[in-house]
Amino acid sequence: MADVLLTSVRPDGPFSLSELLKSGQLFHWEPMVWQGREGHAGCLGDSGVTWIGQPDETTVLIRSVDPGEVVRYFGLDHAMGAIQAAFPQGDAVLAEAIRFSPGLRIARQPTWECLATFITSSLKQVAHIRAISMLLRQRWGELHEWEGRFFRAYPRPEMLAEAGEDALRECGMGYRAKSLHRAAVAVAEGRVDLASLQDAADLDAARAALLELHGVGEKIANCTLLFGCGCWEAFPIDVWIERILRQLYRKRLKGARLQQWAVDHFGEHAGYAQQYLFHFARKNL
DNA sequence: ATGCAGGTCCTTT
DNA sequence: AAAGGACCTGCA
Repeated sequence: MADVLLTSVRPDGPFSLSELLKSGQLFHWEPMVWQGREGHAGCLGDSGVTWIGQPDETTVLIRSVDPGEVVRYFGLDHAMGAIQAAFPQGDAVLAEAIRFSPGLRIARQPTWECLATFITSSLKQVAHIRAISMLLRQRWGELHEWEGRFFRAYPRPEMLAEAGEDALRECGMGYRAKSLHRAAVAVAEGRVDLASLQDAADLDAARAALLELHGVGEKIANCTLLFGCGCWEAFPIDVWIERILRQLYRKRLKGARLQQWAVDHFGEHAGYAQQYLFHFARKNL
């Protein structure tokens, strides 16, 4: 750890760290000034504490034992030109949403952390999702010390399985404790193989595997695929997305039909489009 | 204080 | 298939 250096990265296309950290995908990054630089710090996977800052639009600074892992996590290597070229070109609403926050990315989180966090997110506001995440880390996450501060990794499924439903409930997640605990047990016992969902070629099969879990419906399954498995075609529909599709796209469809329309309309990177629309809807509708 | 928030499940039509 | 109600908690 002694010879960990600061790495400078130039993102492919527009990138905004602050927008990404506020976008409702990631919940545990903490502001931290390091060596006089503004930035954020947190645990990323098993690589200990990572620090990241963005001094200007085209420069991202990373302090990690594995900078490549950080690049993949924050999506700094995504070819935004090519991704947006695959969007429907006549879509003025999407174009406006992209103009509204061009620096957004789809981060790629560790799958379990992503799944578990979204299980605790149902019918919750971002601030509370964050509070639950931090409490879980505090109680069962691996401790890392860096520059005199303490950080916690997201608890492994084995830890939450062993903790039990009642202890999870004490972290303020209410009825979601049952779902989280059962998911932790299922993953710990190997009944669900999250590794097999990575970059899934068969999206429907991957989604079906996640839907087996109690407390995981279409929305959370799609969030897990999009934010935790690299499946950019997955299109989570929450109240905000439903609102923008109804108000600005004049779509009255519901559930599976709306889902199908969205994937047909937005194409192979529908999930990426979803993220721009979600952020736009949250700020403007 | 009553209502509501990034859903899901179970029951009834 | 589609609609209605219940479910924990915290905050306005």
